[in-house]
Amino acid sequence: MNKKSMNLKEFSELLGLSQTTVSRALNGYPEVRESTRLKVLDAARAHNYTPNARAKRLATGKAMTIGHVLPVSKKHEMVNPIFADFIAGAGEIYSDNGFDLLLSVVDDVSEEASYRKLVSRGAVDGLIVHGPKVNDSRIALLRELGVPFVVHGRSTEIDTDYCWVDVNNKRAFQRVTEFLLDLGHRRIALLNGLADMDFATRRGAGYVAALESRDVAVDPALMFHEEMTENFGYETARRLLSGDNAPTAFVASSIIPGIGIRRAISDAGLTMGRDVSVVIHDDALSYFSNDGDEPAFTAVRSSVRQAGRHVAQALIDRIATPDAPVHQEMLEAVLTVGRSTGQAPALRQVLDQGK
Amino acid sequence: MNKKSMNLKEFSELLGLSQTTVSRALNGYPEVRESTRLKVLDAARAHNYTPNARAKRLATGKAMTIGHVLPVSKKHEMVNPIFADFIAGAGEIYSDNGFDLLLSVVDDVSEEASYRKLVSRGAVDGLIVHGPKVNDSRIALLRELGVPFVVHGRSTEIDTDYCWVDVNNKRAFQRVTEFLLDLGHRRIALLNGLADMDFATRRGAGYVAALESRDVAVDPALMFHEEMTENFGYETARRLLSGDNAPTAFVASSIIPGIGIRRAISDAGLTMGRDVSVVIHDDALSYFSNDGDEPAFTAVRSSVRQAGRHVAQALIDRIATPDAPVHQEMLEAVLTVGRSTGQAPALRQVLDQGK
DNA sequence: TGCAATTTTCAAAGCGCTTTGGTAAATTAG
DNA sequence: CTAATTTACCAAAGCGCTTTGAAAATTGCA
Repeated sequence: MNKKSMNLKEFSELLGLSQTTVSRALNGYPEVRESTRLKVLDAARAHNYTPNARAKRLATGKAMTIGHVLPVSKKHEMVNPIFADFIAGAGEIYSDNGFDLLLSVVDDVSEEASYRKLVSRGAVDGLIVHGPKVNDSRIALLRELGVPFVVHGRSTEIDTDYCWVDVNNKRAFQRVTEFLLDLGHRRIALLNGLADMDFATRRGAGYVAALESRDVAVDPALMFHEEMTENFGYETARRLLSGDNAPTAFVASSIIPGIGIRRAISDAGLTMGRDVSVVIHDDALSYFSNDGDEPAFTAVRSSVRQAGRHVAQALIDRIATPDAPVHQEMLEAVLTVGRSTGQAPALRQVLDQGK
Repeated sequence: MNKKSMNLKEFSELLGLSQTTVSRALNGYPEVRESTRLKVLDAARAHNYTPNARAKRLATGKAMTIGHVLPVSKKHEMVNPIFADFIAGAGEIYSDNGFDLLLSVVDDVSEEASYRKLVSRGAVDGLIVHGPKVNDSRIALLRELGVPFVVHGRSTEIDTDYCWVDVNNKRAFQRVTEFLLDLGHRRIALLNGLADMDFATRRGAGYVAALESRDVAVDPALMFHEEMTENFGYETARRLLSGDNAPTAFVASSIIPGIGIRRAISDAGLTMGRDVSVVIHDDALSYFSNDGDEPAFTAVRSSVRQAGRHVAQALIDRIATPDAPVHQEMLEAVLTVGRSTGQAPALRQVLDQGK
């Protein structure tokens, strides 16, 4: 059954050529006649010969592997919901370039140790940093280890001299907040990601900047930082909507809490888009499409899968030419108006009276 | 910066020992004095020596790597939503056992080629089969290739002589359907996964078995097979609820279409759990927790992360002892009653009149 | 035709580990 | 106190590739 596969020695003897020539033929080196190369390639196909990856990696000194570390909080048992789509995008690029993707699932407290080990074992040629925190220590670590890496996102204060691909989070959240202000909303709740996440900081800054530019007071009681679950959206919105001085609009950092907010709104007997407005950041998760002529949610959208592709390509380029200038790329999110937003009730009242 | 790491030769010279002894000390072989072993281990820590994984793999002939193939449909750009949680579970086990996880993202049409290549390159010691279809050809392929593998799920007709870990899908769906029947529902819609998926077949069979055991006619117009998105749930429920002879209950194959159904119900001005009942299969996705004293949805729950752990362990065991009897494990889903179900309106009316 | 330049092929030396088949030292037995 | 084990270590031979340096075959040009 398990027909032990042929090795280069056997295969080249079969062809009556040396191992050198066969190896060169397979790897596209010029020192081999075109007719010989074709003969080799045909024979490889016919006899189902594939060079052994383990031997190849040792001989070349390259792992042809990119590492992704997926930290899983033992307490929350939470895994980043955008992870699957991001990795689907990155994986496409790896496949196209002959790289493997090594995924290391680790308890979040031993994340740094995991990076260290991957590098010192020589298991990877490069690493992706997911979900950077404010002043993330992994950046210094990886620089010290001297391994190529690209950050998906940025880390405040130190956004120079390392590669990153990020969405313009501040601008995106400033825009959606202004959009709500233009509709007459004044009490706008922000359901943000965990406070130590870099993206959450930038989004918060965009939200605050928008309010301040219109002289609307920033109310800390309307700003929330939590893991972006559906329940977070639901519980927070339920509480706010049933209290005094309820917000008329919500800004959510992901469609997932957005769905929870929607549930709370309808539980309260209200209508989203009329009584309460909601905007979200839409990562274009594949199973929650928020598109079409009139999407369910007004959103700033930026495909996380596309980000995955860009990050992967940037890393592959960096591995090829480690001395090239660092790749820093800012993606802009697109603001799309859906059915979840409308004029603030107070404004509508005023306008109606004016008739 | 990139202090090229030490190799065994240098490290053993530094210790004044042979490479053999150092290697044996590190790998826990008995032919080395305990005091020597400690010396070696200490020195390894002090000088930050880690054996090179590439060399180790070549020397041992083992990849110490498990392959997961993630097919991504180029048309739908869809990635299985349970994938992230499953892999988080499996990855825990791999980490604990010194295995790496190789994730191969491929266009769904070239999935088989991807398995072949991983095996013939010797990149993996074993493979996980995700999302088996009815009569899935990958099982025969992997058996032919002679590589250890475990299927997450099963494939109809051929559920003997290969390793699998599955949820008792038929029983779960039979139970929830009976549960709805007990509440007086007679028109029950089924929002199932794609028709060629094995799990969908089994769930459909459970649903049908329940109806037949109560002599309720099976209406094909109430059975749907699609990719399990939120929109699938929304559009299907919207259409059904606005038509004649609308169902009074829905069974959904995942919480995601369940959320869409909930949205359609509230859009229609109805109340879930009173006017329309909904039950779901709950994979316990980390960002959609459906737990607590009274979960939002009545559900049959089976943690996909737990399944990932079991599948991974089964594969590791199989790699260690390939001739052991095949591991076949059936997980049972737990039925938990939440707020999304209640008596069928018709039954309630009858009972109310009887008062 | 002859000799240098070029193209094509080859033998052998790594890559950094593990593992086999020893040997010297330490221990036990007689 | 010597012989027979056992223990603790070592030198060297792989693992299956790539790549270097050299040789053989082919080509170019006078």
